[in-house]
Amino acid sequence: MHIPQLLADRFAIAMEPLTDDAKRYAEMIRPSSNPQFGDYQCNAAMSLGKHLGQSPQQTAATIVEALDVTDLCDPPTIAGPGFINLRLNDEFLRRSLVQMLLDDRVTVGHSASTRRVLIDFSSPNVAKPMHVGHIRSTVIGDCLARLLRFLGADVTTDNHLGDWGTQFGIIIYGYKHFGDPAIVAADPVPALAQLYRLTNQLIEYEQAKSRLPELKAKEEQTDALLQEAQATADAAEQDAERSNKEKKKARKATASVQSRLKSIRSDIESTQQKISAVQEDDALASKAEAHAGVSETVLVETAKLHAGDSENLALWQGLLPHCKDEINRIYNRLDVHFDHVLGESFYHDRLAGVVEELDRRGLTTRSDGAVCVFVPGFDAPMIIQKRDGAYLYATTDLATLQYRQEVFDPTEILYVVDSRQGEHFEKFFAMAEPLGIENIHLVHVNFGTVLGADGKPMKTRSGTLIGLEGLLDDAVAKAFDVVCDPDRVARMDPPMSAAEQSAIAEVVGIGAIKYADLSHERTSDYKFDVDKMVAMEGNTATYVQYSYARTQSILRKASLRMGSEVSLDSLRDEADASGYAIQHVAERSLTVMLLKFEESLQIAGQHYTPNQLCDYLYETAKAYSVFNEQCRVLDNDDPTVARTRLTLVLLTGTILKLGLDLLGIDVVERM
RNA sequence: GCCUCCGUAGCUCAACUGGAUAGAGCACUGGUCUUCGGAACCAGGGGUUAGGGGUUCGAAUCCCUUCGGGGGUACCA
Repeated sequence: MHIPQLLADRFAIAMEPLTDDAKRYAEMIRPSSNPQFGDYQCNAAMSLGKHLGQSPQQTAATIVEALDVTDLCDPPTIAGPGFINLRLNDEFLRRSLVQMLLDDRVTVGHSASTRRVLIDFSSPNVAKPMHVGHIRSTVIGDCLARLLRFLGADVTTDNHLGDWGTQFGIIIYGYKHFGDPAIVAADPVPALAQLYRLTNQLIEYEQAKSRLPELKAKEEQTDALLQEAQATADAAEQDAERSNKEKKKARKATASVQSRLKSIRSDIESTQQKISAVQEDDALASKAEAHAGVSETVLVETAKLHAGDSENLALWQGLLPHCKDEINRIYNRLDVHFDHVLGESFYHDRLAGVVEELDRRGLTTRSDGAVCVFVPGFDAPMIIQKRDGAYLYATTDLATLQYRQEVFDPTEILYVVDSRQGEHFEKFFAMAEPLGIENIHLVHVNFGTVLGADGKPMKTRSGTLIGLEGLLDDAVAKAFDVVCDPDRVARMDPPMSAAEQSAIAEVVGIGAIKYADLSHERTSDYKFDVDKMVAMEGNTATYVQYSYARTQSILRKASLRMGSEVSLDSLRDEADASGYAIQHVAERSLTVMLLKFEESLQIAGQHYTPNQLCDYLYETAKAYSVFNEQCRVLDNDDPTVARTRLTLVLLTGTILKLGLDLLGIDVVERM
């Protein structure tokens, strides 16, 4: 049931005599901006009238004259500059309610489309512990997969794991020098994470030490520049000869140097932190001394792995499964699964071929010893092979694209990746066609950064990123406090076992984190606030889950009284529009919300915007709350009222559950 | 320097991609009800959509400009 589409079809017919573009104009149907105007509005008359050279009101009148929507709406009205307002009629609402009741998909269409969508998402580096930054790609990608699949697309998901890069050189180095095979064998995952952290800290220490003098010199230099700029600006300010424009320019130059100095200083600070973190710890300091040159050696270990060195390859093969176990544990907890997990290593032996092919097509340029592709419109080239012969991210991406075309033959590929890689994708997409890859719609589904409460990227005090697993545990613990509050639990009938409580906390905690991510506009940054996420009020998963639980509670009671299971089936038996009546305003609002389900799915699917689905579910839950407050469901003498209200409860429950499921969020029957 | 994104209520965020009087949630003030699950529901105050100019029937949204902030920018991914 896609009401704007139903209406658009009618409008297209009505506008046919006026324009060749009737179909396009007919798409201009939107939900009403204000309930007082009705349920939907058509905005076509304004621009069409303009195009026809007549007044929009007159055009609107002509359209309404020719429009046949008697089976859907009350007679349309014209308002303001030419809005056509539409209000769904009772008969239509009743009929639609019954239709939803009788349909497994609550009347959401399933287009037998030829869309074959490949979604590339999550893609963490396996050797490093996962952190907050990985949430967005994972959760958004998973949601899009569920959503597009439900709408009828043939979806393939692929986790392009970072399993072949420098991080593995780090792990190998760590294992060779600090690893205790017995400890690693006994409990590999934390042991490897520990080895990674230790080795990485030594590398950062070494790099920080070598960078510090350079930075300090730069600071001095910039400071001198600042004095100079300041003097110039002051002089300009005093000089009556100078124009305002010149003065402004001088001021601006000063400000620019100032901000540069500021960023150099913060760089110095974080560099010094890395140094002192090692120097203040005797054990670490002595390790750092013993392992001088670790940064270089790690690259050598990585290069050896890539060259097929038997020792490193064996280590890689032995350690990789443990790294995968680690991330799989988190994926299981998040209920995120992939059709394919083809990591970077999978494409390793194809990279040389990519460079050769680009060479053959005459697209490459050698610059400073590196193999580059200069993409029109960009200053910096796409480097596909380093001076030392190593391949890069871009090379792997191209090889992956070729492979995907051969094997999956998708009509579109979605890359669910951080906005900061926007430029990379622009270049990468621009190279597809010269490489002979056409007819695949390539989309960078970009997203913003997750920030801490201070508005900066989330870090712990020591400067490392916060681990994802700890975050999940934290959310679950907070969810437990909120949902399993002793006073609350005491009212439960039947009582809630400890096991049930912790199961609820897990569902609510995980749901809260996912929903917080999905409910924010995708491309903007958002602040991470666990307390707000698990709150039972506001636009949160908890509120929606709670609303669902309330529907189930009423249905349980209803089935007890009726002595039979209240299900779609029992209501279906007597489903007939004449047995329904939508009288109360709260019943009507809820019904209209339920009918908008498909609309919200289509919008979210079309723009890859899960937040629009979240908004819908929240609005629906709110409409249900009002209904629940004002309309008694049980103990109605009038069978028509009873049937209508029970159906509304049932459908609300179905839609909230289904909607959350498409977001990848679970529900519980009571909470 | 160049490119790019952003600036909306005290705070956190929306605004269906140009539509009517810019909406929610926190917080604040007041109210409802002997709870079909009260951590509920209702009402109220709070806005020059950073500033200025332009485009048009109509702008938070598009263009120009000023101010402020983030990100990217040749061998990391």
